[in-house]
Amino acid sequence: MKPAYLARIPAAEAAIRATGDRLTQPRVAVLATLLASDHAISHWDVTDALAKHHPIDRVTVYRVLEWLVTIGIAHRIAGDDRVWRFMLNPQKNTGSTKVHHQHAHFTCNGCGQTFCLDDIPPKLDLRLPPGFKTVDIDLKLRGQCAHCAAGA
Amino acid sequence: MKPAYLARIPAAEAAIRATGDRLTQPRVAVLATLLASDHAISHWDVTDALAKHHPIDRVTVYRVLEWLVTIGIAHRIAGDDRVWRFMLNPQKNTGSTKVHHQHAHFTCNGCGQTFCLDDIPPKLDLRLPPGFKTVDIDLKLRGQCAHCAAGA
DNA sequence: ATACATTTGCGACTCGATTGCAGATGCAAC
DNA sequence: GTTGCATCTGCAATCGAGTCGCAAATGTAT
Repeated sequence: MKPAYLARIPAAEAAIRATGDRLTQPRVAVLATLLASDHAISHWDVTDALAKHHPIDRVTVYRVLEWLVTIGIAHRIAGDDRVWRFMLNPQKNTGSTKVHHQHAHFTCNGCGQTFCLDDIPPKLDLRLPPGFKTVDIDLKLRGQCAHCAAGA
Repeated sequence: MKPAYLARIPAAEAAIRATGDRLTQPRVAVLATLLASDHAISHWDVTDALAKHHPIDRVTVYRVLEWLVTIGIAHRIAGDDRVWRFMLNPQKNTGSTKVHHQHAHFTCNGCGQTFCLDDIPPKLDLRLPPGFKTVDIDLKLRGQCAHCAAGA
């Protein structure tokens, strides 16, 4: 069976071309891998996935991932194992310069996969100490995903 | 001026004795340091704070911190800089074997300190995908603490 | 086709965290 | 108290994710 990311290569190329930045093989391959994943993946996951057909140096994967984050296509999540995981941003950058970054992640204790939950409640009625100002909210859940909850 | 943790040594000793585990100098010193802090601190913060009067090996600090976590006295937070930070748990382990771990942290973009917010809303009306089961909630906020918001 | 800036790949490196082991320390039994 | 033994501490070595510098390769504009 062919790797899932191969089907995403055209979409990845289009997305990169749209940024106006250089269209390179590593960028296409990494972005295609992200496009093919429904959960957050580590740089190592990317390197592994591409090893067969598009071998890319570790460092390049880091750099491409970082580039994707800085241009706003992806975001990264700090895992409990001190490893960054990456995932595409939801497609709704409607021009607002400063997006109020706010989303939730779910990590499964069974399979270890991290999923991105887009619709989180806007009303987080938090009692902050007086004077504190929130800029950024990151909600992390742990538990069992549908598959693992059913299997175990 | 004397370090703040010195005043906490008796309390630390009492707490450790209550666990039934061994009462050692490093454990007392590290726990006293945590008792004296109102925000989450790194292992390095602990080592630094104790360097003058109770020099302790880095590794021992790691191990004591880990021990405090496993016996349920403290918890640790994964920072964005891949550094663990530690903080005491709120005092309400009323015998329940499995505490539903659920709390919020606030990291200040100005001074970098991480604070622990104990009262988080019990009703996090999250729309999880069907079949997902949540065990653990970790809410991370970033922004400005009262001091930095006023100062800048 | 050519020129030039950007990107890639490789190696070396940083630094927080972990592991192995010998020696020190706390606790309990005499 | 002193002794015995399990546990803990300190040191050195090691691990591993992520970063840096630089020469060679690649993409894009002319």
